[in-house]
Amino acid sequence: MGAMTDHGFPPLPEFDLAHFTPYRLAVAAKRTSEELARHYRARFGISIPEWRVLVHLAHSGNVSVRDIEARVAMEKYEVSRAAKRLEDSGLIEKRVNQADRRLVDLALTPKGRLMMAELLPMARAHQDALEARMGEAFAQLEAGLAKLLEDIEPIPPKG
Amino acid sequence: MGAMTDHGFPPLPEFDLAHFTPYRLAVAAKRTSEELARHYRARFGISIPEWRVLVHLAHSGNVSVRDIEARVAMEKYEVSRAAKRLEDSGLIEKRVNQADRRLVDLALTPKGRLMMAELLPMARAHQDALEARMGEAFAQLEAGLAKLLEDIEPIPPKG
DNA sequence: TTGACATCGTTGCATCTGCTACGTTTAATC
DNA sequence: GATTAAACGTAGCAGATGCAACGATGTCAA
Repeated sequence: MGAMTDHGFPPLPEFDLAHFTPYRLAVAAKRTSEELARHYRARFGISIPEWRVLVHLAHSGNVSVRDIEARVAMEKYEVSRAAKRLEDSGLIEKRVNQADRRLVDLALTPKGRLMMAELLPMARAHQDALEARMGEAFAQLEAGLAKLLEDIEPIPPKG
Repeated sequence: MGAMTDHGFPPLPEFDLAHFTPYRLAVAAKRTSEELARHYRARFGISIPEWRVLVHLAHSGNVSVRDIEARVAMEKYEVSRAAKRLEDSGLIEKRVNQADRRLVDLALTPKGRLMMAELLPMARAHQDALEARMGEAFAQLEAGLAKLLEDIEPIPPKG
């Protein structure tokens, strides 16, 4: 027989998904996000896009959608929608920039600030725990990710 | 003044999203997936869930939805829906397992095998290129991911 | 045997996502 | 100054996703 297998077709090339980097990264990202979500999504009722916008606003005062888009790896429509939801929940405030009226300034409301005052320390603790748990491997992961992200061009924003 | 900033609120804790591992992993996963998608999604018209199912079927003959779920980091409804689409495109075949009629056996059709015979070498080449491009950093990334995935419990399947 | 329980896979629903086209505002060109 | 082009943010639409509930089948124990 030789080249044929039982079902009568030539064999396909070997390929192990478990060593395919895009797959591994996707799984790792999903796992960490899920773990995290159990901590803060249930508690604060915010999604990941919302969380990213909030974090950015937490240490930059008034910021436009476009600013966030670039710095937080989100498309502008994601930012726009996250901002809408956050505004609806009273966590941020949107205001047209008077110097350039195409821009919308986003800023935390007092309620939003309160929430972030609680959330940020939790996130930091989470990160610290992760680093501690991983030990040496954390530095390796970091180095690997840094190189990877440096190599791969982000897709340029579209509209 | 001291503890207060311009806007009259106490400052929030420092927090840098760019060094937050869940965020970095999400960005890395998104970038690599996008890069990959440009190669094969446009060319073969399959999504990531579909790709995962196909890869698994490529080296395991008849397999149930549940088998795939466990080994490919997908929820069973994702597998179910991906399988539906693949069946509609004629790439796989679904058949009720006669020994246990709750199970559905999935298998590549000849058309599906042909496609995978083309796709798998492309994926391997892609992986090889990535490893070459990353050099030493690849081993680091791998080590880091291995430790991370070993530490974090996958969420148990629900239904 | 039969009745309770577990497993498998699918589906309805609400929401989220990605894409594109759009209205508005500003900048550039003549 | 008027016309064109660009930048910004939003919204409509189709499709994907997550969740929970369901029907069908199989297992186990009384």
